[in-house]
Amino acid sequence: MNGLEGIAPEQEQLIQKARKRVIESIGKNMDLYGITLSHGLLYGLMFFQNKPMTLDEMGEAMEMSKTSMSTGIRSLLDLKMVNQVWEKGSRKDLYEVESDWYQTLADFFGIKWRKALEINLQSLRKSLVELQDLADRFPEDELLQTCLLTDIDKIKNALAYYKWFDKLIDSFETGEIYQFIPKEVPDK
Amino acid sequence: MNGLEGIAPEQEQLIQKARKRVIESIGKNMDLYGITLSHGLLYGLMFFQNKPMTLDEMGEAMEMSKTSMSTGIRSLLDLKMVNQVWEKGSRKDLYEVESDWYQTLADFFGIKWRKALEINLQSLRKSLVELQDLADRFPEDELLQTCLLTDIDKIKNALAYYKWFDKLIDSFETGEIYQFIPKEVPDK
DNA sequence: ACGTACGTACAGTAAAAACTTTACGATCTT
DNA sequence: AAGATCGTAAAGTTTTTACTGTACGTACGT
Repeated sequence: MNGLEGIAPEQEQLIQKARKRVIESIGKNMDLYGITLSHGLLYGLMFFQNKPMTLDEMGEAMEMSKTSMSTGIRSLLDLKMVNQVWEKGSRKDLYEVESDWYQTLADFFGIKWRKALEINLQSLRKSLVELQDLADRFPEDELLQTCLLTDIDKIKNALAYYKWFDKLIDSFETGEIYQFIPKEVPDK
Repeated sequence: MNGLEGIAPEQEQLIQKARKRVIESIGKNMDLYGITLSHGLLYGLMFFQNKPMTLDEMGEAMEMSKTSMSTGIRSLLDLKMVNQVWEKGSRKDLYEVESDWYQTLADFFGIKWRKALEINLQSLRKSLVELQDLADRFPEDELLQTCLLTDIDKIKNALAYYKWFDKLIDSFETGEIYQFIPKEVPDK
């Protein structure tokens, strides 16, 4: 079940070859999203599938265990790169790739980068308060003040950067970024 | 040598604690850049250092082998997150963090994401040509045409997305993005 | 209610990555 | 030129990650 049923074997092979090139290319580069190669290939496989897939179908196509498919799908779901869909009459879970890649990118930043950003912000703020506190307690200690100032300065710079970064991610989520760089229209 | 020489031990400890919190937070989240935890911690360490560091100093501070520092620095150099600096009279290599985080982010996209983008583009274009070629050779085969069209459509959509993404990265490298989202000014 | 099918938790294993030790070539000092 | 110092390549070890097979809880069909 690859959506090519009924095609002459010779032609099907050509299509498969063309697909495989894209699948492997995309799959390999998905490490940028923190996705392993095999899960990236799974994504690539599903990308060319025109129907939602079940875990069993994936396992057969990937020649891997169903368990692996389960974990792979889960990490793809976490990033909203695939969606679960429902079809009446099917007991099995069905999944398909999110076809809107702009949305996928926005989700990725919203999920992963925003979380990292918030964790870092929290640490930076807490440490900033502590250092400022220490500075306030020994206003006459020149050496201490100098040392503290450089640390505080770095933290403030980092905070400013993260504030900017936060706004950038916002623009992805709201879609304002597309006013700055409009979505491209596909050929023909 | 942590830039805190001469500070009262009690106060130094407080500063170290504040630094450590930030270092660990940043270090952990550097996996988004494809940097391992220990190399991320190395980056964090260097972030608070006010002087360029040698591999030996890093090894001592991190309690790790010099070889590890060497490889860590290399991956940070690849992403331009640290810079090599020269001081006359020193035989040892010296490194310091790139303090401009906006630049660091732009470099990251320019180096990693752009490369992935180009690889994918190449695969997509090649497969597109092959599929269009196949379509041209059997214009009367309805079933084949339908199948090919869906694949070709997907590829064209992907190409459009990557075209947009390319422009986005451009805007980081040229700095135009800051016209859309201005850099933030640090407090005080 | 019982049997069956499904997804996943869990434990074990195989593969990969991270880290250290050792060794070596290059460069500088004397 | 000999000796010392530096960075890293290479090999070996340890730790982590990826994957599989089994087992279990849940839900559905009869």
